[in-house]
Amino acid sequence: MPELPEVETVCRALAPFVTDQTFAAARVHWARTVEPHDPAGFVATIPGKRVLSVSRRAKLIVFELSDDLVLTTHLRMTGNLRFIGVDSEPEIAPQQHLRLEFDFESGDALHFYDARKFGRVRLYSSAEWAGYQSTAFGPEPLDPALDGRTFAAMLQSRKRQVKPLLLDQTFIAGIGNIYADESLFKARIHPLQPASTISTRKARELHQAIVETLEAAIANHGTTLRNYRSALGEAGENQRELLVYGAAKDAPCPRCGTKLRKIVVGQRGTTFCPRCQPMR
DNA sequence: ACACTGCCCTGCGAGC
DNA sequence: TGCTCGCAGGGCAGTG
Repeated sequence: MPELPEVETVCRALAPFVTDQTFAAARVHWARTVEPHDPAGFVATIPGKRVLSVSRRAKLIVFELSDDLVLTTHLRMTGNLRFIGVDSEPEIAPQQHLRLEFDFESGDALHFYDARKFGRVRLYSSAEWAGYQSTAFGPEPLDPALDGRTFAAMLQSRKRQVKPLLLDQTFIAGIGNIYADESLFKARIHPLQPASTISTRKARELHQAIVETLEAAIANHGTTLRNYRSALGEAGENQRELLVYGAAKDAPCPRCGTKLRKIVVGQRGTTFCPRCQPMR
């Protein structure tokens, strides 16, 4: 599923193609994709709006539009935002699950596909967006301002189990199930370890693991396990780097050979090594 | 502040 | 081969 590296990859692919383009029309094929907007109102707002920039915040793709508007896309589990050039071959577009489409005045198009219909596309005023994003999301893990010392202090001030905390977007933005498991494994921290009991040294190791894991995944254009594709339809390559996430049942730890354990944490499948990641 | 449940959804793989 | 069924899970609302 798309997490920070996948969303970043989509943004980077999309930006050169859609920046400075002006929307001509939008069509909604699944009303809940634009929830809580009324589809007719959403569609009526789009024509004439120009894309000023494309960026990422947490797991959201953020289109800054003219007239002080912001359009955001959350891919959730199976969303796929696809750029369809006016000259591209028809088969570049997936044949199924088209939920929302935008036309540009140039004849290019932007399609939103989503098999499971969890993805959401929303409009905000610039002011609304600024307020929302500052309360809904914690710091960006790759922001240089978030150093190891700051991260350690953040962790140690919370009593929750560390994995649910990493998945909490108000605590830190953009980490999902894959990169949480990978980072905890690299830092050798048990997913259920109460955050406040993690030493400063271990917290710094976790910060380092998160940064390295996310940066490597971005360099590999994201992890494609099943559905994820970039805005140009390309699969990522980071799946071959995964150490524990999605490991087969009874698979050995890649570090020590102990049988990996699979538990459920906060409704999510969690794979870890009981020997490398002991509860302290 | 935190834990827990249920909901939204459909494709896929396991099991029979 | 063809069927049923359980699982995958990010975010959110609701409850305790």
